[in-house]
Amino acid sequence: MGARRADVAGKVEKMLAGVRAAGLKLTPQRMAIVKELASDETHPTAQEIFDRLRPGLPTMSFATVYNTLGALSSAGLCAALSLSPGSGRFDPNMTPHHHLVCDVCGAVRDLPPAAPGVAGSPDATSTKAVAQLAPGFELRSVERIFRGVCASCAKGRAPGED
Amino acid sequence: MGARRADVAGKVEKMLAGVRAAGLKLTPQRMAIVKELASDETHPTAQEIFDRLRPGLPTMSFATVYNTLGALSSAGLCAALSLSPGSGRFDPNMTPHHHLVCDVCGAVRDLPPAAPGVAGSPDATSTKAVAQLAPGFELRSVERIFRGVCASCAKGRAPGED
DNA sequence: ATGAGTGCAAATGCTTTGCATCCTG
DNA sequence: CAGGATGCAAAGCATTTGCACTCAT
Repeated sequence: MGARRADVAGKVEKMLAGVRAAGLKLTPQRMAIVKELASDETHPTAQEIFDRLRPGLPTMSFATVYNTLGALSSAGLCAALSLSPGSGRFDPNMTPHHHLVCDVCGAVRDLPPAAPGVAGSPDATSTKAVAQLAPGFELRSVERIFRGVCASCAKGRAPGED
Repeated sequence: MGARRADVAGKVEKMLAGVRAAGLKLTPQRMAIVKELASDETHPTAQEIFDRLRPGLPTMSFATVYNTLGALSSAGLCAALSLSPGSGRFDPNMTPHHHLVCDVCGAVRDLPPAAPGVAGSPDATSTKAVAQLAPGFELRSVERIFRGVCASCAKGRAPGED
């Protein structure tokens, strides 16, 4: 656990360095949020981070947490995940397939499994990896999300734009 | 496009059959929702379905759409996706990795790529598949979500439970 | 006939926003 | 010192809920 502690410190400093590199100001609130996020592997929600930090920074507002998390992910220092159940979109296709998501317009389309092992059900490699790395986990399905820019959006924008 | 029309009709009937098989009542609203959903490959939101159906069923309420979509996904007739950007959780780990999500408690943990080609960046097979099936799509990243039941949740429940 | 399903509207929860003030760089 | 960041509170959405009524089975 000593080595782990060093790891965590490194992650925190790396993210703090990233914050400075991105030209973002280093306020006490941001330092606290970065410390909390960088040392947390449970993928916390904004609410969770706020709840944990509030005791130490009683004046910090919710908006600041969102603002900072947004700034961090815009700067490429953390990722915003969408893993919650029932978040908005419904798919009538119950056969194994993947999803192609356009980062620009948000369009979602199905991508049929084009090669053996590219299906929605767990393949041997995945199953083995999960068994090794998360013993006891009952793997039920594997979902792949291909993110990028769809043809229409790519046409309408200069290459390299964000 | 004629063959396509037949496909769609088949999908609708299959889903309607599923509704009956699940013991759900077949109301006009549900028929409309099923028709709309089963013939739509754009992964619509509840809002979108409501908007499209409202002209034809002016009395239908929003709650019914949610209720029906929820019933359909509970019955295994459609899937509820979480693909929207910035939906709640944040991940400090920017190296390629996957996510293990427990369907029961919602816990999320990282899964490091354990084998070559199991990384977060597009592999050859995926790239090829996308290029073929969605010409013009600029693939940027591939995300894998492993869903199942975590060790703690598996212990606390009888196997096969839902 | 009976109870699941519906419609309406209000409640809930999460996230964003506006603006005056504060503090980092 | 200037402009970005904060705090507060209210607005904005999407989704859920309660209850009386209706309709599919």
